Amino acid sequence: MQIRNRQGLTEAEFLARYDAGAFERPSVSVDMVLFTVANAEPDDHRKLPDKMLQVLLIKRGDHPYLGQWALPGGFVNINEGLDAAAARELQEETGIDGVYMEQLYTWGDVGRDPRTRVISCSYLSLVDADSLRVHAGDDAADARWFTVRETHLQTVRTMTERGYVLEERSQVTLQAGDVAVGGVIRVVRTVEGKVSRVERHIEASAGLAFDHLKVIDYGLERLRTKVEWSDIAFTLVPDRFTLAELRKVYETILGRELHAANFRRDVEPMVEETNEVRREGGHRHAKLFRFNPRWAERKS
Amino acid sequence: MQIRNRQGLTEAEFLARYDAGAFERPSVSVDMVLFTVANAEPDDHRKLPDKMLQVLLIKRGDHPYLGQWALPGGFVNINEGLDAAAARELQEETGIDGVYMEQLYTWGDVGRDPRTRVISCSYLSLVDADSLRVHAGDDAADARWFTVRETHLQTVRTMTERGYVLEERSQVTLQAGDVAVGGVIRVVRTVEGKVSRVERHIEASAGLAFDHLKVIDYGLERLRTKVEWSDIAFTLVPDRFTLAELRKVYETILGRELHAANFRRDVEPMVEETNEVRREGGHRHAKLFRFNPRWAERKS
DNA sequence: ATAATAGTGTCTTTCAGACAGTATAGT
DNA sequence: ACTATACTGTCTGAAAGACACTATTAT
Repeated sequence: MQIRNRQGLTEAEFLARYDAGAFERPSVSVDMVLFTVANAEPDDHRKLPDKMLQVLLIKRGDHPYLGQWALPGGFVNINEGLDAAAARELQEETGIDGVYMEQLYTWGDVGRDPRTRVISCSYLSLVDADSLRVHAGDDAADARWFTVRETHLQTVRTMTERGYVLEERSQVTLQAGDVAVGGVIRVVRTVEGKVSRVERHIEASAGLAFDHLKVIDYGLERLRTKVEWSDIAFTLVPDRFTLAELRKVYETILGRELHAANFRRDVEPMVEETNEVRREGGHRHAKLFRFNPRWAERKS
Repeated sequence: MQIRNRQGLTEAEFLARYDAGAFERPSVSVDMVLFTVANAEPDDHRKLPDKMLQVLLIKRGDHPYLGQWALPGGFVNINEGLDAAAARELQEETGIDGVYMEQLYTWGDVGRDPRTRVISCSYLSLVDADSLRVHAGDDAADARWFTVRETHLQTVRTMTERGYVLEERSQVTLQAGDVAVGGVIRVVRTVEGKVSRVERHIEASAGLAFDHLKVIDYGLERLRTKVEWSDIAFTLVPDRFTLAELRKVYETILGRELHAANFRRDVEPMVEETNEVRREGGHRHAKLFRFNPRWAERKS
């Protein structure tokens, strides 16, 4: 192209002289929020095991936040796409390979990393932990699944002239064996006239590196809204599953009980009956189902 | 903190020696997708004006893509948050100030910018163009609202062993007076077993810089899904509006007609009646409504 | 028998879509 | 009178929530 700019340069000349180092550039990293749903130890052998939501964290093997827990992640290489970087870092730090992740949010606050300006693109995934082997690698000293518990602490609604402000405070606790980390998150939803915005703040955080408590909390919120209209919950059950098992997964993510009869009716178009049954426990055997990939024609 | 890492350094020593330049870093930019809904010229003075969806583009004043049209945007400064960068760049390039934008997606393909590796965080907003004055500034040679038309070209559904692939091809045309830019977008939705993913490809693009056709197309999709459950459409009408006017806005964004009676019933909880009316046209006067900011208690 | 889960049928309420109609303005 | 829009009432069918009931297993 022979168009010249104000300095009289063609595009080729402009690009040849372009100095990417003229301005100070941030570093870009990826962070992966992997959730799974695991069985709790049953207190009664006749009962079905309860399920718990878990998130994968690694123990940092170097500064900053040495010894604290963080989401797996790392810097994006200069010749590598974001999705590729996420897949590579997950493999390097946790040994997990081949899971599908979707972009969650990009965190760019100044000062969120003590080393230098780091902008982090976070990814979200729901996986069946039983089908994965996790082992710490790279500069991770350890890698573990942490049980996620979120407790609502307080709701403050303030009316303003042109709307209202809703402040919600929650305690987020992450636990793996004897290790417990977490803190308090404050979510501020502002409705002013016609625009509404959401902000998230860390009020307290112990044992968790960077702003990762915020990232995990946002991932939780996205997970809950997404599980209602999409089929992501199926990535949490093995190939063959009972409807009660699938329902427990939904209940764990949503944090409330679902009516078995209605649940059955609602997921019916998404599953196929097999002629296998699971024989276990002191009760009627459960039919095994599988996901029906021909289930289609949805909005998105 | 006095914990030492493998090299025997404390956190303070580590940070003092940290060399952010040891690895080549990408540049980070923000791009803003601003949509509005504008009146078309009425062909019949008794009829209500039709509405059109529009997107704001600037004409590039320098290489690369000199003279082509692009989303307003620019590089993030090293001491500036992402949201702040988006607000600043929008002000500098278009003169628009004080609009609320939400993060859309972060685009990080290698080679999406001929200058250097650029990762771009895109922002989405719906604004009432009548309440804004747009004027090109900075290195923008011009700034204009382009009417958006999307035409569906082709749908290909291929069954695979464990699911299916849905390929949709659409023509996206952006027009402002005598200027027309646009191209063809291919959206690939892959369902394989339990995971589904979406990819977007530019098959052809003329007159538009970078991968901005893809960004606009994704913004369109997000806009359409969001308008169904949120109140963003209200940012497109003035303070006082008639229900027909509001309905036209919804119809324009969704690209389909809505039943007036049902629409009235559905938006009723979100609006308040005023005792003013709009006197115009050869028909019964319309009551003016305003947004009811006390409308609350929704899912998210 | 009992406890526990698996699975079915159906009632009711809510909500979305469709349609039919009346009301009120300008020309 | 005619046309165009404003506005209201109601029917229908689908979907969501709640409940009652039967079936089957191990102990």
